[in-house]
Amino acid sequence: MTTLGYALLGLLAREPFSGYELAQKMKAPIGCFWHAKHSQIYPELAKLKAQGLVNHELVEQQEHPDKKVYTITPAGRDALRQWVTAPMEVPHVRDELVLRAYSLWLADPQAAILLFRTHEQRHVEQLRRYEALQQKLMEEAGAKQQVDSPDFSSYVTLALGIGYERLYSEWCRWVAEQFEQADTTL
Amino acid sequence: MTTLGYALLGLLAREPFSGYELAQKMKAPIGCFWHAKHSQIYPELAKLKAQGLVNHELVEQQEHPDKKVYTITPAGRDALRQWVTAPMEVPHVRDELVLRAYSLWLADPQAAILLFRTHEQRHVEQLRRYEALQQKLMEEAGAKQQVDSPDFSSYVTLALGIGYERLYSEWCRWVAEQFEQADTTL
DNA sequence: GTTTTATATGTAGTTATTTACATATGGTGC
DNA sequence: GCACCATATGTAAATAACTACATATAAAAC
Repeated sequence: MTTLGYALLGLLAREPFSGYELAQKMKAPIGCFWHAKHSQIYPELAKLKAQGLVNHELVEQQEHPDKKVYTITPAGRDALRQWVTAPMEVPHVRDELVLRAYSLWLADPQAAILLFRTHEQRHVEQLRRYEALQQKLMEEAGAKQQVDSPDFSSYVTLALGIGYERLYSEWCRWVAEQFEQADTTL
Repeated sequence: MTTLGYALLGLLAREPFSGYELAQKMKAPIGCFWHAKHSQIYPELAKLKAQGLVNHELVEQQEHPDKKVYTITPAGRDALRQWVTAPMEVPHVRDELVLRAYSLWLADPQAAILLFRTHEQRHVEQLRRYEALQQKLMEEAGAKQQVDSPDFSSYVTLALGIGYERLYSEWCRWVAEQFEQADTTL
């Protein structure tokens, strides 16, 4: 089983979806932590079906092409439950912007400011989207959350996302400011 | 050019290294943001050589096998300088633990506590390592940092690493506490 | 009418990355 | 003497992931 397989099971454990809908979900919110394109999702769903972890039924539509709606099986739910708390190594972080920062001493200062201001803005925008989702979640689900409710899990995931985007956007801003100050100093 | 190629150029722009030494560096500190195994590094160095971005000379050793020491060329330095501030999309975050958190509502609470306490500890350890590196960097390089010095770039990279590990370890602790509190409530 | 957009599902080819295989030197521990 | 470990450099095979190709419906835009 691949991680993508468990990501799909994680969505299907909450409610049934078609491949197309799963591809949408893999953009946001869950896709913010594990991304995949439809070209990887359709074959993965076929594998899950072959392993008996999901079923699908054909749903005929009038206004759109027919779709296959996938449902998680008891075996799929068991596999997901086991995976969630299975021992796991700390994964390797892959962050190209931080990698670039390591060679920033070579860069043209104005170009560096532009790059980091652009990324600051993008992370601020993502932060706003997360905060809106959190607001919505609080209104719908309220504060009386139990650890065994899907809404609590969503909240936990969002909490890291918000912290991460806040940290990242502030780091981008700080880097840009260092170059801006160096520029006025000369 | 692949991102790994630029990662290697980023190291060689500071000082010459052999493939083996580069493989060590790709574990820490730069490897904390872009990891690679030696099986990927050796072929990548050959490609950089073929493109004229690096050169190498054979260094004979007595106590160890001979090694190839790679040096960046002016063309390599130019390519790196251009790449550092080139337009870049926000990359997709891939974080299996956050993905698991999304399905945590299915988990056995005791297993969840164990998983998140384990990861909290690992991230605290990584945080301590980063803080020690920062301490060392401050002692060696001092506070009078210019944006065009490699030490400043190292400091910038480390700053995000420290923020990230602090955020992540605290998030793990908070998640574990939620399950611990739920456990005593019942 | 024709193009574009959103829905809907796939396959093919390519690249990136990991795991495993493969070899060689010289020092240390048993 | 032999195993193990760090140093040192590679290749081969497998998998994961992305880009591009491929098709089809129906609504909306132009």
